[in-house]
Amino acid sequence: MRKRPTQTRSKRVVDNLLEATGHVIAERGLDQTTTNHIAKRAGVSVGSLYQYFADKNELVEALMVQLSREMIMAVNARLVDLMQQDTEAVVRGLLTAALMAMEQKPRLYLELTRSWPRRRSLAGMDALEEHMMEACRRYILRHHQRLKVENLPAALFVIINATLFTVMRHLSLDNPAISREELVDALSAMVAAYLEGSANQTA
Amino acid sequence: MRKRPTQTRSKRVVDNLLEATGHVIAERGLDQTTTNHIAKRAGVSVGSLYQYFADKNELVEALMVQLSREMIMAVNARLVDLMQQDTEAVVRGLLTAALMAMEQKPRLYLELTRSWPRRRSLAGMDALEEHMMEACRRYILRHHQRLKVENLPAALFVIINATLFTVMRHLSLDNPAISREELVDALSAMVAAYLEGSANQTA
Amino acid sequence: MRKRPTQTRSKRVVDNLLEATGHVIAERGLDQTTTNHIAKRAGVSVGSLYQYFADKNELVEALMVQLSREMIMAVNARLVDLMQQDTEAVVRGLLTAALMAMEQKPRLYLELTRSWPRRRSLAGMDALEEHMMEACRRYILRHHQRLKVENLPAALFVIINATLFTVMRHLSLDNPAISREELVDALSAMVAAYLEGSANQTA
Amino acid sequence: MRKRPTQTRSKRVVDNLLEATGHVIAERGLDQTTTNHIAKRAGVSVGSLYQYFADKNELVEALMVQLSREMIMAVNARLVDLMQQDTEAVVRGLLTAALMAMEQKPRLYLELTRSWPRRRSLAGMDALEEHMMEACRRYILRHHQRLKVENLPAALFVIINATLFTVMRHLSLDNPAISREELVDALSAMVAAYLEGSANQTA
DNA sequence: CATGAATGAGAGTTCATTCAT
DNA sequence: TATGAATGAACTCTCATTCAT
Repeated sequence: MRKRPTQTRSKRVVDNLLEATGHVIAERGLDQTTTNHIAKRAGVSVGSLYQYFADKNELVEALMVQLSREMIMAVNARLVDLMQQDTEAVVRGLLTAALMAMEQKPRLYLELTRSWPRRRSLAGMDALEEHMMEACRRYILRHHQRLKVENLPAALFVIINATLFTVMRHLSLDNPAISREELVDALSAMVAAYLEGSANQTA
Repeated sequence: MRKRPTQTRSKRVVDNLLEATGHVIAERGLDQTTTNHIAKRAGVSVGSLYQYFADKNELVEALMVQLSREMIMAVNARLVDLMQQDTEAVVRGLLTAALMAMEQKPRLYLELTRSWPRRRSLAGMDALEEHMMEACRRYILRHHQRLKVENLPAALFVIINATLFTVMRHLSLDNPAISREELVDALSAMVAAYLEGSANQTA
Repeated sequence: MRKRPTQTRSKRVVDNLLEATGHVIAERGLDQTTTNHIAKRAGVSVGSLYQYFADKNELVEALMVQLSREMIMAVNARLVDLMQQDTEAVVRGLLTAALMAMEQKPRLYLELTRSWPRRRSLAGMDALEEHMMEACRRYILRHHQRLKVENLPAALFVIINATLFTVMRHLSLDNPAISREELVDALSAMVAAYLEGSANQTA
Repeated sequence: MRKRPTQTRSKRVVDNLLEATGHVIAERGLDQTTTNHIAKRAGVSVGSLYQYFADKNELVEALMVQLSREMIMAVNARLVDLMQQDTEAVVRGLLTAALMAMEQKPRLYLELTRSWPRRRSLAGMDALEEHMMEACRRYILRHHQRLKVENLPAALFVIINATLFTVMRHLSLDNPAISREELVDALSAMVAAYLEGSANQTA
C-alpha cells in the first residue's frame, strides 16, 4: 500500500474501494473485474485508486487481508468458550464460526476461493491460517494429557489445511452432494478421531 | 477437440501441443500462458493449434484430462494390493502413488492446482476425484465390519477433498513446514483414525 | 483462371467448385464464405481449388460470369418476341425474365448483390450489362421513328443502370414496401415514358 | 456510441476519428480499413477509438450518419426554390446538389457506395433515402393536378432508387462512358417523362 | 490531491494460401 | 495431380496503468 490512510477522508476512500472491490468480484468474478469497474463502483476515479494501491493486485490483497481479519475476529469470539470443550466441539465451533462469517458474503468468498490458489500471495489468508493453527496448537498443548500428538507441526498442517480447503471446496460447488451440517459433522468427527484416536494408539 | 487424431502425424502434433502446454504452464503459470507461446514451444504455428483445439480452454482441458488419466492409472496400479491391507496402509499407498505421479512434473501440477478452482470445468479432475471416491467406497464397504461409517457420502467427500487438497497445498508451498513423508504420515493417520475410530465410537 | 478445363474430369471439378461456391455464399453470405468451406462443400481439397483458380477472388468472379451467362440466355430467349412489341412490354419482358432467373437462387443473388459494388471487378455482370445495353440499343434503333432519343449512350446508361440497380435493391430488402409486380410495373412505365415521351417532346 | 461527446476535447477526438475513418476508407477501401489504421491516422491510440465507439462497425455507421446529414442539408438548401419549378428542374436540382456534396469526397463516397449493400444496416443512408422520398412525395402531391401518379409508393421507390444508384454507379466507374452533365440530363429527362407522361396517359 | 481520457502492448482467433506427401 | 495439414500475418478488442489538466 502506498499510503497510510491516517486521515478521515483517505480512510473513507480506501474503505469504499475495498467494499467496491468485494462487490464487483462477487458480481462478476475476479477475472472479469477491472480496475475501472471498481473505481466506478466506489465512486472514485481510477487515478484515485492508484493513489492508494500500487496496482490491482495490491487492492485485491488488501481486501483479502480485511476479510481474513473479519474471519479471525469471528473465530476469536468463539475461542474462549471452546478452549474448555472436547475436540469435536472445538472443530465444530471453529468451522461453524468460519462458515457463518463466509455466508455473509457468499458470492465474494466463492469467487475468491475459486481464484485463490492461483494467486502467488495468499495475502491475509496466511494470517488466517496462521491464526487458526495457533489456536489449534494452544488447544492441543493445553490438553496434551488427553491428546498425544506425535508430530505436532504435521498434525497442525494437516488439520488446518484439510478443514479449510474442504470447506472451501464445498463452498465452491453448485450442487454439493452433502449439506453444510453433514460437512461440519464429518470434518469434526475426522479431526476429533485423529487427535483423540492418536492418544488411544499411543496408549 | 476438433479432430480425432487417428493418424500418426496428427497424433504427434497433438502430443507436442499437449506437452508444450504443460511445459509453458509450468514455466510461466497458466495466466501468462498464451496460445502463441504454446505453439512456438511445440514447434508448430498457432494455426495448427487451432486445427486441433477449438480454443485455448479446450487445449488446457485436454491436458488436464491426460494428466488425470495418468494419475488414475498410477493409482489403479497400486489398488489391487492395497485392498487387502489396513486403512493407514491404503491411504498411505494411494497418496504415495499420487504424489509420485505428480512429482514427475511438479511445477505443472503446482500451476494447474493454483488455477484449478477458478476453472468452471475441472475437466478430468472430476474423473480423478470420482475414481478415488469409488476406490474408497469399495474399500469401506468391503471392510464394513471393521469400519462403521455413519454417513458414507459425507465421509467420502471429506476424506477425498481433505487429502487431495492438503497434498496440493503442500505441493504449492515453496518452503513447506513439513516434509513429504510427514505429510503422508499425518494424512494416513488422520483418515485411519477417522474410519477406525468411528468404529470404536459406535462400539 | 489457371487452366482451361478441357478434360471431362477437370470440368467436373470446376463445376462442382462453382456450384459449391454458390451454395456456400447463399447459405453464409460472401463475407463468411471461406475457401475451405467451398472446397469441403465441393468434395475436393483446398489444394485442388487452387489448381483451378488462382485465388478466392477468381473463383467468385467465375461464378458471377456463369450467373451472368445464365441471365443473358434467359434474356435472349425472350428477346426475339419482344423486339416487335411496344416499349413497356419490352422492359416488362426483360425485367420479368431477369427476375425469374434470379428467383431460381434468390439467396445467392441477394448475397452477391449485397457485396457486389464492393468488388473492384464486376466480373460477368459487365457482360450482362453490356448485353442488355446492346439489346436496348438494337430495339431503339429499330424503332427510331417512334422513339427519338437525343443522347443514345446516356439514355442507355441510365435505363440499364436504373432498372438493374433498382431491381437489385428491391431484391436485397427484407420487407420491401412494394411488391415485385408493382416494381416491374413502375419501372416499365418509367422507361416507356422516357423513350416514348421523348418522342412526344421532340414531336 | 459509448459516450456523448459533450466536452470540447471529446468532441475533437470523435471528429478526428470520423475524419480519419473517412480518409482511410477513401484511401484503402472499407475492407482494408482497420481500427489501427484509423487510430493512427487520427493521431490517437486504438484504445481511445474504443472509448468512443463500441466497435469498428459503430464507427463506420457514425460516419455514414454524418455524411447523410451533410447530404440532407445540401439537398434541403435547394429544396425551397425547387418546389415551385417543373419536374425536370427539380430532379436536376436535387441530383446536382447531391453530386456536388459527394464530389467533395469522391473516393470516400465511392468506397462507401461499393460496400453499402453488404452492410446489414445502412445507417444514415436510410435517412437520406427517406428524406429524398419525402421531398418527392411532397412535390408530387403539391402538383397532383399536373402529375397523375397511379401507384405513389411504387413510383417513389423506383424514382429514388433509380436516380441514387445510377448516380452511385456512375461515381464508381473509373472511365464512365458519359459525362456528369449527360448523366444528370438523362436522369432528369427520364423522371420528368415518367411523372408527366403518366399524366398524359391517364388524360 | 483528484480526475478520467489516453495509452498501447498483447490477447485470442481467423483464413487465404502453400507445399510436402 | 490431389491432398489437407501447416502456415503466420493480420485482425478486433481489452484493460492495467499513466499523466496532463
